Amino acid sequence: MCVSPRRSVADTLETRQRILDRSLAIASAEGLEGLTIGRLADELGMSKAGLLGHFGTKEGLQLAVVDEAAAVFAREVPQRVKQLPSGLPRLKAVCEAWVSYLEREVLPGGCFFTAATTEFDGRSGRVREALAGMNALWRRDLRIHARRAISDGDLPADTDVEQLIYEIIGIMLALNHFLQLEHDSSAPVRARKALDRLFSAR
Amino acid sequence: MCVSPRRSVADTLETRQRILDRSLAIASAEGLEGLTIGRLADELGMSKAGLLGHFGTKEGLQLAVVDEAAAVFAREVPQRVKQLPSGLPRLKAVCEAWVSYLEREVLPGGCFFTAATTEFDGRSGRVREALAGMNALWRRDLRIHARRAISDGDLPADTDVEQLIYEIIGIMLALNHFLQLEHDSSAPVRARKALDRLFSAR
DNA sequence: CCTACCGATCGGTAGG
DNA sequence: CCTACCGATCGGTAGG
Repeated sequence: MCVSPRRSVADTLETRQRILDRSLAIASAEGLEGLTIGRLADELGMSKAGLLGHFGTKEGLQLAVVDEAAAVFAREVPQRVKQLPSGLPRLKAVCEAWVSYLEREVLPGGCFFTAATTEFDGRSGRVREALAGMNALWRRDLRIHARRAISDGDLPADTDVEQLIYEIIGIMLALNHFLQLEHDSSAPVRARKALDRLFSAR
Repeated sequence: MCVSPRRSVADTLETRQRILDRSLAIASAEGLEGLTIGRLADELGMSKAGLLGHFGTKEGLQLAVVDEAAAVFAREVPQRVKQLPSGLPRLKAVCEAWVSYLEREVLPGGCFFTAATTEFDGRSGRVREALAGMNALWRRDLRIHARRAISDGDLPADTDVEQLIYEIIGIMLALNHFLQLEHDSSAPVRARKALDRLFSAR
């Protein structure tokens, strides 16, 4: 009985979490398509069938990994600054937490969303839509803080909010690029300098 | 004799070019790893063996595609502004040609180098090194024009050239991101606005 | 959660 | 440039 394959709900959830943790590490470095069932099962010491039981199909696994990546990002970035009131201080703190997140290389392949979005932006299907949705939600967060900063008088009344968001995202994409491709340790300094210029000299 | 598989050198080069054109289109949308020999041979109406004869291995094909992408980029961006003298006018024109290149969606999946670099930055091997080399060569081009702009007095003497390059690359990565993921047709306007701010308000 | 298996496709080679 | 083939791996299923 004790060594039977039947497990408790808690055990099942723990196994599921183990799969997702490993999947996220692999996918950030090798892509969501490079994440194969056989290799993943091998690394986790379980069978492909046992693994697929948790997610149904590879697409189900990919969608679960996207959710897991969002949870990690939320824990590492917005949650760390949620005590600050919305507005310019919060927006600046979000950006600093974002730079720090990329700088600390929490995932081995850098930003999962950058890698996965670039990989899937030319395709169609549920994974692409899930990624687009996460990106949209995150821009919405930034937009709320930027608008509040304007109504607080901390950013000029004529600030182009979508332009601001565009430039923030560019700074973060460049940070990920220089860290991952060039292993350029001065990239975080450059990101911070660009953000300073963005928030002050407008 | 006439319908024999023996072809002239010119025919061989033409076939090679056909393979590379198709490969570049596929790789920009689906990635350099998603470019499979079987599918490519199928789309071109030839055998896998005939195709591999031109490049030896898949890695050989991938390296040839990187070179082809560099040739297309060179033709579409730096070559279009080579008549301008090095310095700020040339740097600005290069950036405008770059924006225009992405805006016109010359390749179906957007910027090949953005896609391929993001795909390979977490790996090792000759393809990764080739991509890193192309990126470095391009930054060198930008650096030369930026330094000339400074010595011409068109940019402040204390301009941080590497910072400038970092920010230009961020603007282009964001442009590719918003075009490919969001199909946001206002992204080129944002890119141009960000570049204006970068070159004037320093 | 497992073993055992499926058809399809992968990169690549032998031989012509 | 082709046909015919190789072993390995892909995602996934049947049955327990």
